[in-house]
Amino acid sequence: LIHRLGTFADLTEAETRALLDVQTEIRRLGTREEVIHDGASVHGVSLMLEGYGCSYKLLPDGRRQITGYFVPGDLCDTGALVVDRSSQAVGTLSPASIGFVERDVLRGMMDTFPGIRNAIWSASIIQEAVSRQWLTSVGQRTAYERLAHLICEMFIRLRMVGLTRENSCDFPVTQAELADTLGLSTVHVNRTLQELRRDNLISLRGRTLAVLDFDALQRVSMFDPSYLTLGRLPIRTPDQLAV
Amino acid sequence: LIHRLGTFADLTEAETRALLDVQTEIRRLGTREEVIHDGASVHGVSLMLEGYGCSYKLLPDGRRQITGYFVPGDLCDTGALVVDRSSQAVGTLSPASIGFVERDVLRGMMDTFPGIRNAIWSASIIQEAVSRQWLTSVGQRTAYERLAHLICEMFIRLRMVGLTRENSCDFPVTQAELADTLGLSTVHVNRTLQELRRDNLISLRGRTLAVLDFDALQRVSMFDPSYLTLGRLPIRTPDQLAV
DNA sequence: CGTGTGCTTGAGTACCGTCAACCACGGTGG
DNA sequence: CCACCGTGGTTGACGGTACTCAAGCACACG
Repeated sequence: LIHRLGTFADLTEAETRALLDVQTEIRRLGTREEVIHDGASVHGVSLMLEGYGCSYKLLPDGRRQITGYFVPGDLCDTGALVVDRSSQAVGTLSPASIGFVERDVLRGMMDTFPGIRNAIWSASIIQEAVSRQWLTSVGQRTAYERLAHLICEMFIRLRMVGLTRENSCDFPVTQAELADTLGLSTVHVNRTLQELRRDNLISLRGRTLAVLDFDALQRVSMFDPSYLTLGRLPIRTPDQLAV
Repeated sequence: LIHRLGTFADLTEAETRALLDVQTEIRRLGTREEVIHDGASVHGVSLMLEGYGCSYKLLPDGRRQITGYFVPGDLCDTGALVVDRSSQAVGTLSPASIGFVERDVLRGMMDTFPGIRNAIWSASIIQEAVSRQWLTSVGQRTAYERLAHLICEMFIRLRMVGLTRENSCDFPVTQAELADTLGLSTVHVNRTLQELRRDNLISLRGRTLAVLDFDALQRVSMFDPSYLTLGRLPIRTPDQLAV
C-alpha cells in the first residue's frame, strides 16, 4: 500500500523493501483536522496513506486559499526536507491516516537509494506542476472550466493510484472547500456544478463523483494530463477507461 | 555579480570560486523573447544574470498566465535538474542576459559542495512559496490587494539583490503583463494602478516604480515578507529603508 | 511624419459575490 | 420515537467587481 510512492520512478526491490521498513508513527485523523500549522516547525515529511488532505494558506482576515490536494501516496510538504519551518498549513478533507518520516531518515534513504531520491524529486516536481495549473485555472479559466479542470485532474490522479472504479471515485470535498480551492463563492460553485450536471458531464451526490463524459470535460477545460506524468505514460493504470 | 545565488545559504570561499569557474554560455536577449518553449526538452538550468524574465503557461485559445517573475540571481526552471522536459515557458520582460549551466555540471557541484546544494534547494523552495502566494492572491485578494501585494514582493526581492535605490526600482513590466500575472484585464489593471497612485501608495511612470508608502501597501495587501527569506532575516540588505 | 506600442478613458454588460432564506439529511438525546 | 440541531446543499434577489468593446492619446522610433 505504501510504496505507491514508486509510481513515478522504477524502484529496485531493495529500495521498496527499505521503504517498507522505515515506516514510523502513523496518525489516524478525522475530517477537517489540522495536521500541520502554517509556520510550524517541522522535522520531517508526512505521507498520505489513506483518505484525502489539502494544504492551504490563511489570510489574517479569515479568507482561505487551498493550495493543493493530497491523495493516498502523496507527500505533504516536501520542503520540510530542506527547511525546518512549514510555509503552509496542512489539513484533512476526510478521515485519513498519515505517516511521518524524520527528515534525516528520509535524506539518508535518498542518499543511499537513487531510485528513492528520483521518486521523491519527481513527486515534488509534479506537485509544482499541479500548482502552476491551479494558478492558471484561477487566473484564466471561467468557473465552469475551473471545475471541469479540477475534476479531470483529480480523477486522473486517483486513477493513477487505483482509487477509481470504472468512471466513479470517492470525492468527499464539500462545496465550500471547492470554493476555497477555485477562488469562487460556495453559491457559485453550487450553480456551476449544476451546469456540469445539466450538461451530463458529471454526477456528484454525497461523496461519490462519477465522470460521465471525460472527453467533454477535458475539451471544455483544456485539460492536458501530461503534467501529471512528467511526459511518461502512466505506468500503472490498474483499470480501464481510455484517457 | 553571479554569486548572488548565495543570498540564502552561507557559501565557503571554495564554493563561490567553483561557482565563478563554471560559468558557461551567456545569452543576451531583447525584450519579450522566448527563452524556453513550454514542453521543450531541456538539459540544464538557466540563471538570470541581468534584466527581468518570467515563466508562463499558454492555453490553446491564447490566454496566458504568468506563473513567476525572475530577477537577477534567480534560477529559471530548477525542475530541469531532475526532468528533461520543461513544464512551462520562460521569456524575458526586458533586455536580459541569461547564463546556462548543464544539468550534469550543476548536479556534480551540488554533490561536492553542500553549500551550493542548500542554496539551490532553498532558492527553489522560495520560488514554490512565491507561487503559493500568487495563487492565494489570484484566488482570494481583490485587484487592489493583488497589485499591492505584488509590488511589495517585487520590491523586497529586488532589494535583496541590491537593485533598489531608496524607495524606487526598475520595473519594466507592462500593464498587459501585469494583467496576465494577476488574472485581470489590462483595463482593470490600469484603473487599479490609478487608485494606488491616487492613494499615494506608489508612483509608476515609464519603467520606474517608486514605493511611496510601503507600510500601507503591506497593510492593505496583507503582505508578510517571511516567505521570501525562509524565516531567516535577509542577510544582505545593501541599502536602507526599514521593512 | 507615419507607425507601433503602451497607456488611458467611457459605456455597456456579464460574471460572480453577498445576503438571506430554505431544504434535506444524519445524528443526538430526551 | 420524534423533536432538535448541525452540516451541507440549494435557491432567489440584488449589487458590485471586473470584462469587453471601442476609441483616443502620448511617446519612441525609423
